[in-house]
Amino acid sequence: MAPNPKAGNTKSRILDATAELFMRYGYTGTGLKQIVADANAPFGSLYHHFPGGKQELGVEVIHRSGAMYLELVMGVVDAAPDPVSGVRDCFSGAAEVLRATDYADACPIETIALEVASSNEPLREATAQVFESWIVGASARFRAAGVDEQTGRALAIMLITLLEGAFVLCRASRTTEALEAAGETAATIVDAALRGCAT
Amino acid sequence: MAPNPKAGNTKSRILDATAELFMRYGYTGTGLKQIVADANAPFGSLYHHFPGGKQELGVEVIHRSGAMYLELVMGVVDAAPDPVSGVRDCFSGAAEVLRATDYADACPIETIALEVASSNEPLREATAQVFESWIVGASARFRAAGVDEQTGRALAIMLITLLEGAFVLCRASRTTEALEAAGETAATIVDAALRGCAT
DNA sequence: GGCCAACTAGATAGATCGCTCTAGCGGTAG
DNA sequence: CTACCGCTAGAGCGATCTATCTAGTTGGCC
Repeated sequence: MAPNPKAGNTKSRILDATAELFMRYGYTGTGLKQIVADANAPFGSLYHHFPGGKQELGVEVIHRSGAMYLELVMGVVDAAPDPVSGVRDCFSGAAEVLRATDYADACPIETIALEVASSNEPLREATAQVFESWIVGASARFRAAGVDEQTGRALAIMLITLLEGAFVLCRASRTTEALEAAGETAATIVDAALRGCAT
Repeated sequence: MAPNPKAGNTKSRILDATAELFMRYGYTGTGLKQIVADANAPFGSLYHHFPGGKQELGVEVIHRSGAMYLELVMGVVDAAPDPVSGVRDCFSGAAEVLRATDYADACPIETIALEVASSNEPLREATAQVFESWIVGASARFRAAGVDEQTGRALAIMLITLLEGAFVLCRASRTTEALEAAGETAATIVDAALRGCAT
């Protein structure tokens, strides 16, 4: 199946390096030269694995990072004793990561989403698909907890909105004040929704 | 005082064009050539008015756009009969603008803030100052309405967080779903804070 | 061994980037 | 009128960007 045992190694190194660079410097702010340098990959390999160039690489990174981030967050939620503290853990965990990485590692696709929203339709579509998958994933959990469909979806959107919005303020100010406030609000509205359906 | 009656005209045209381009395509995504083209200004004028180049222009645009946006939002709030409906008007107004501009005109500095947070310290500082001025401006209003200092600041941060977060989702998805949900949540938490202090 | 496909490796093209430079225009002052 | 100054005007610089192109290497299969 794998003609070359090293096959896929270079490709995934490129994807990893690209994901990190995009998260920190954005799509237009990241050069292909820098990507192959960080990935320890030759320039030619990039266009071998991604014939569509930077845009194809971008689409793949968006989907991959989006899926990984969803998995990460769901893991945190599942590890918590209840949904409310699970949500709280997500926000405090995000704050911790932010502090530990000098306020660089926040949402892997937020910066790209804003950059390409009005300039690159394929990439915009990819970011929209990722956000929608997060909304669907989160609202499925709420539905399982007894929240009705509409409320669950609105709740999921609010959590993502709070997280993304807080990331902007935190990265700009180099504090975690907004994430802490957002975590409180998130816990409050989730608690209210769960109590509302438990009646 | 003004040796040339046209003085300042070109400069403000450059600033206006830059503000719009930065809002839509970001800092790195906007070229100086495109700026002077959109501003109908000669290239030389750009470096005459902004000797510091793109970075100096960026700092000035961030502060200018930040102040204008604060004024705009405060105007909407002041026109409303009460704080809660004022907040609601802000979110629905933002949604309307977004739809009218093909999901291009959202927050004038959000995209820049994320782009430069880890790559350009002077610009990052400028975005942080703007956000802080918004927080201070909004919390002053809440303080005037009887909310205590700490609650007012947290409330202001949450409103900005909700607005910025919703902008990300709305521009990516080309819908105003997130802004509508965020507007509801914003109205709810403002109402709760006002009721809390009115007791 | 010989062969093919997958992959690595990097030089290089063509366009665009931010930025610098000099020349010229128009109004004011002496 | 001449001298000066704020500003306009755009050609052009070196650097960097994305993308292409050719050559070399590797490993499995007949």
